[in-house]
Amino acid sequence: MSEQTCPGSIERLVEILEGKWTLLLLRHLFNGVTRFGVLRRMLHPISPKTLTDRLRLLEERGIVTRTIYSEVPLHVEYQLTERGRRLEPLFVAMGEWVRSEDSGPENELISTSLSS
Amino acid sequence: MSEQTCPGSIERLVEILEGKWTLLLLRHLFNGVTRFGVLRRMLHPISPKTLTDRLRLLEERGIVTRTIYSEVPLHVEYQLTERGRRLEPLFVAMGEWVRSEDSGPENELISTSLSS
DNA sequence: CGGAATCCAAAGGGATACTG
DNA sequence: CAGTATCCCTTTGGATTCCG
Repeated sequence: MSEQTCPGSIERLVEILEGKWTLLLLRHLFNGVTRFGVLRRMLHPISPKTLTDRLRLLEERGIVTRTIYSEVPLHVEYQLTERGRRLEPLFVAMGEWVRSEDSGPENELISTSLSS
Repeated sequence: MSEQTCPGSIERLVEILEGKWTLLLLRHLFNGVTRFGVLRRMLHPISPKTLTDRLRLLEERGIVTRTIYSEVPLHVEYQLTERGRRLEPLFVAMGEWVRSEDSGPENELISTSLSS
């Protein structure tokens, strides 16, 4: 793909994070949400196909695992793998960026406000 | 897009980071690359249209500024704004993730009950 | 409940040629 | 050099319906 002048390969990371809903989806996974239906409701206008696509992709990339509980009301859980959990600092940084936006570039006042 | 479910709004961040080349492009900007032609060469197979589109989008979002030097060999520089520079921790985190991939994929006694 | 299967619209990118 | 202008195609994502 792109060049190789850089160490490791941010390209692999890009492959993981790409996609319209991926960042939002991961954020919910980090918040402990594990079930398909719940994720779907939280990402609201997302279509089931898209959500499935994203989850499968993350599964292939080793970011989440899928566990099926064949109980009567069928139920499935998605959990972050070790590799996925190592992405957390990234989301922390994102949260901090958002907070820094809220406080405003030239604003000195404390504006605590909203949590993520 | 998604919407109101969360405060602060990581959505705005998503709007900035989305797009096939955005992360790679920003990385080069953080590395001090400022000129169109150089960026183009570094992102190699990218088309001029795509690169322009991305840069314009980042400009609209207040992440980069565009400065035209109407000297004879026309030349333009793109620089990160204050808002853009505040994204740096994110890229640092990305770099660390990549490094963690390189160093320790072996200490994963993973499990991953994948079945796809 | 958690998808799979279709079908489809549209946005996003790419290739190329040309210009201020 | 740093784009613009086109044209076109591939990929994504969405709506819907049905299945285990």
